[in-house]
Amino acid sequence: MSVHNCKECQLKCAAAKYLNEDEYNVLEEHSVSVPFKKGEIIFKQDALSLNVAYLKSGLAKIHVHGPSHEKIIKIVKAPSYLGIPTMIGDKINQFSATALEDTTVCFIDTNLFVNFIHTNGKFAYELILELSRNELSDYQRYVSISQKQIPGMVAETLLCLSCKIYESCNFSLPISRSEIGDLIGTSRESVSRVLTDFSNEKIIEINLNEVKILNMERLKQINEKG
DNA sequence: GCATTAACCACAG
DNA sequence: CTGTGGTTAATGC
Repeated sequence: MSVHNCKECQLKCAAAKYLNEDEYNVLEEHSVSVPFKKGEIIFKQDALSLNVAYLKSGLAKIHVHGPSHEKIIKIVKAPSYLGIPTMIGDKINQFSATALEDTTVCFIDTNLFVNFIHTNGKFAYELILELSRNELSDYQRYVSISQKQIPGMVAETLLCLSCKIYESCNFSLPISRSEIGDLIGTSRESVSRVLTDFSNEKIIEINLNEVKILNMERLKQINEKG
């Protein structure tokens, strides 16, 4: 456990801004900050859900094991809550979270968290905002994966990593080809092929996991027309 | 039919 | 884990 001062924490979520002095003190007593290394499991599907997890820094994947394969639901960048739905909605985790790079996660006592929702309207409202945004972006992703062809979906993931996660045209893939397949619902082979196709067409440059987007416009075209 | 798309398999780095 | 090639099944023109 690291030094813990919730009020001074620069990484706290929008909702936590609305806590008062007393609430901060209680929060500090009922939460811990834990570092995770790349690849470590933050919490696991089917285990008992004991805490609300808040990703303070780093990157994580939310994933479930389906009937046949592993399915990655989404990649989450800090700062963000990791799975409010599974913490409050059920006693058993409905999915797993795994660190994709070195991360810090704050675990908060679920009962306390629920208390804040009951007693602090602004806190609750901010939380609902975040949940709503998540649901809307999930809807968009459902549409994408059900209607796009593979190049469109690979383009979408590259754009997402570039624009939303790394905010740069140059970045290093945080996940393997096989995991990209699990993310967009296709095979690792197809991902490989599309990636080399993109590279041959000079849309991206790729060696190992280093990606450089050369033709952003083209990539957006492929993303949109599927 | 023929072309396209993508999954599955296998084998080589 | 990745890249490639061959094969197969489904779909569309």
